[in-house]
Amino acid sequence: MTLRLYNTLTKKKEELKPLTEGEIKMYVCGPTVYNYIHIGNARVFVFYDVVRRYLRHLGYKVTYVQNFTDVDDRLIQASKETGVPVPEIAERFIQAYFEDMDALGVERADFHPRATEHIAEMIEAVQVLLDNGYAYEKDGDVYFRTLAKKDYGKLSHQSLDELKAGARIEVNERKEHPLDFALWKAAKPGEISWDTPWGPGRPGWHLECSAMSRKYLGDTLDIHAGGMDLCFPHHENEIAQSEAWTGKPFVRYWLHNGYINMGHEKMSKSLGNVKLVIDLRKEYTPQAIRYLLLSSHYRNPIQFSKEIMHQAEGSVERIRTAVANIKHRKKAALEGEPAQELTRNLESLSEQFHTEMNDDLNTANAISVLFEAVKLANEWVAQPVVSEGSLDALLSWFKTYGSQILGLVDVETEEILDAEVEALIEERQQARKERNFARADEIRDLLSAKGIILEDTPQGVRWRRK
RNA sequence: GGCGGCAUAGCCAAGUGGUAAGGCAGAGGUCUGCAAAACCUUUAUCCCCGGUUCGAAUCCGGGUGCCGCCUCCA
Repeated sequence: MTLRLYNTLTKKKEELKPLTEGEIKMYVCGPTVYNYIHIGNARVFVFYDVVRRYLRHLGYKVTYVQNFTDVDDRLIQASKETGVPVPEIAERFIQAYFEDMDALGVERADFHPRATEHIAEMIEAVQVLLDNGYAYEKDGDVYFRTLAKKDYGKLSHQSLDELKAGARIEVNERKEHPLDFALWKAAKPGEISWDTPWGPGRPGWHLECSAMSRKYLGDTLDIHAGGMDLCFPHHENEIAQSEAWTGKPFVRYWLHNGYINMGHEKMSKSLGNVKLVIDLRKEYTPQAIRYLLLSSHYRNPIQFSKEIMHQAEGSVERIRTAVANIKHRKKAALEGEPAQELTRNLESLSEQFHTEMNDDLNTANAISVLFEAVKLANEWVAQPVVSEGSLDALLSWFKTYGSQILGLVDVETEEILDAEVEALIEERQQARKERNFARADEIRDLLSAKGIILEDTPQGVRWRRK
């Protein structure tokens, strides 16, 4: 069973065959750090984080690179408006990015290169492209000559003529062709800039990904991913520059994920419906946010709404409760090996999980396998006799698939109660024994108000946090 | 104008030829001192029309509706 991925380049699901056996070189377009990231950005980072975790689970050595665009028009604009220098704005939102991602359980990339720290590499690329005829300089700007790249348009599957016909491109007299794009932009007075043989300026947006991916991953990457909107022109332009620069294929598998919509509207600044992660974190659990982002196939759009988030909370609650109940059940379990029947069932679920993920990363179906495991766990927990080994096998399954790959449940953290609460629970147990149900219910309500739910089971009282 | 996607139960969402996964919500039941959690049962012929086929949510044609890209954009 091998992993098949839908490749935008070929419009087909293809078996993943890495350039180097057992290794995956993966690059994901990161944020432009002029603001906090929104839920749409988060979909990219959470989903490809899961992809990376899954590849690692399959045994690949994954090198994962995600850039920060820390100089561009929007940063310069923000700097002009606020008077804060570009590097300070960038630094602030890079830190904010990490805080958001830590909260959502997104792991750090192996490299988080910043555009401004790779100016030399970009200048080198521009120089090569100027020398080999794929670029031209005009008034301090340097443009890529798209007509020179015969297969331009191969990613978005449109010819230069088709693109040109529908183009709503700003008139720019300096360009030879409307679809030529800036590799380097001459600095306007007062703007942040770097010196080059063709005058002071700053890199064009597309160039950084070509330069940085090459530095950390080499000429040819296995996987390059990002949002669907990046397909054209950003990724198309990256291909053009990189291949014109190195003469080698740039990327083997291109992955593009869908949007998040607000109701039936696209989320956009102009509509004023952008949901920032930093705000959503105050309202929803990280697991529910991840659940939303993984609950439909990555190439499909996701609707965001309060109701859907409420449903997501309910769904992760079911998983969390199941894991908590397994742990509680261990206290009254007998020593022993896992039951064979359970082992077989869990192996079957693992296999199903792999089948779903191997079919173009179908996290929606992988989650449904997780729920089958929940049901299985609940059945075993309810049995009068169960071995510690069986419960550990269940916990181990949830740790691998629910936690390490999907990141939807925390299996490791052991929660503890303070002495006061422990005493109340003990008092309630005594009251129940004496059939003083009024006092028992009073204590249960009291703890409920504190966010602690008590449940009486044949194996004694169990508790969990709301 | 060009390119592309989507339409499945109250809601979310899988499913690309063999008689509709999973989750949330709802109803009934079991268990419980009562609850909770859990388990069991229950809720859809897949936008419309036509075609191909023994057989289609799944393929083809037409229609309707929604959306994206072609410009900064996850």
